[in-house]
Amino acid sequence: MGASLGEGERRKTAGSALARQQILRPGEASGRVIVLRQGWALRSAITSDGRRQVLSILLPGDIAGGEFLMRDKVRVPVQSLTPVEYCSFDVTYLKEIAGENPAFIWTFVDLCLSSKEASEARLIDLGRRNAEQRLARLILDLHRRLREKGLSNGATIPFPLRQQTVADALGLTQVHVSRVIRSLRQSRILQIRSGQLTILDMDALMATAEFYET
Amino acid sequence: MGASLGEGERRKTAGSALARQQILRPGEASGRVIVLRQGWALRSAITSDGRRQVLSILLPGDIAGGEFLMRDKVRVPVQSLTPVEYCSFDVTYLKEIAGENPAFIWTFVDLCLSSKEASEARLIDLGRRNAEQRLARLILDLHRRLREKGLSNGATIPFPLRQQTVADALGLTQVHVSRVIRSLRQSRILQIRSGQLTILDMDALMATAEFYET
DNA sequence: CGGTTGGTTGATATTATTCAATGGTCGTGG
DNA sequence: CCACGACCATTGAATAATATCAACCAACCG
Repeated sequence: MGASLGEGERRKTAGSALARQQILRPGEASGRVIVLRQGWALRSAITSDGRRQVLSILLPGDIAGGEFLMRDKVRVPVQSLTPVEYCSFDVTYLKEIAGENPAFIWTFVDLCLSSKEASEARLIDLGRRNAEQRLARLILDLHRRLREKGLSNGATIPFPLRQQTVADALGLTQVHVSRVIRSLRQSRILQIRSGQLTILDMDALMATAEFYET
Repeated sequence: MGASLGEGERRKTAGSALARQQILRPGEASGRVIVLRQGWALRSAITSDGRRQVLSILLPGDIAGGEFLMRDKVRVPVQSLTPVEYCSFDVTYLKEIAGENPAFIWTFVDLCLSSKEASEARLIDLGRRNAEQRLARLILDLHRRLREKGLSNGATIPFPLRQQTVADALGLTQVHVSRVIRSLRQSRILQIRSGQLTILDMDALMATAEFYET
């Protein structure tokens, strides 16, 4: 390890936060890339009239603050949704590694492409799908990601999202999200109870997500 | 330069296409990154029920097919909107350059971050802004980009987009786009004539884009 | 000409929002 | 244990935003 690294330059540090804390503040120039280890977090933007749009939901293993690789400040705030644990890496350290091992940089290109694909998928949802389809696709997306990370085995996933958060992710109001959830609940497609979401009828959910004939 | 490169491996080639041609087909594995030189193009997705969502509008200098850097196939089709000229680079050649000059890779990270920021900005529009705001922001975005590229000096920009295309970009219907344009025209904010769009009242357009109190 | 493409308009329907009231749950302090 | 406040969800009624359907118009092009 380096003999003398300043306080803000430690190569790798661990951190944690309670629920609803700002992990990255807009304008912040910490130059540290964060990897979430435990818990859920949100990247979200606020419009000038005070409405919120959730840009991405971060699960354990996901990265925040990757902008620091090419930007000196972060634009989009990141906040914890549940209590979180994370570690953070100094961006100059990461670039050092990349300098020694150029293939490492391609990892960033890959990560960046993946998150771009994800936000474009969400763009299609908001532009061209109705509320029921958007919700179904959000749930299927979370289900898939949690399974890939080994954080869910069957049809039940942790679901710490409030209806307002879902609304902010899907471009809807909380009231309407409540109604859409009710509709899916009454159709015996899913169930939400005590922070857990259970998919009762996966086929129907996928049908809803894919294409819902009015 | 290399003595024997196969037909599909030429390091750099030039190309052109008429309007409304597919430049990149989904599933295509050409492994060639395209730089648009002249004309406008679209990256757009089609939903299973046949609706279209424009993901980005490409202007001269913009890049298509950057996915080939990390993916073997392209997912999103790219089509010309006007007649276009472009050149394309073999991705293995680009990686070769990057191997010799690692700093070059960071350019890709930067490009990728920029396009991600752009699609997230659009996401906020579709999720949290009304039709009038979305249109105003689209126009201001095009105006800014064209100015930066030296393709427009004053308040007039080329505007080869059909109303249906605008609708597909903004998540609206063509009919509604027609009405919103009428509203902006009647307010003497802008004017569209023979493929040119003129911003008559920039302040009002910016006010509309930023925040429109109902 | 006649066909095609793109834009406009009106009438109506659907979807989602807004506003407002109500009830549940949970933690905290008396 | 209860009362209270904070937060979240549910519901109804009224309204606003946008879509749908269908007709028509204008420009352009062969």
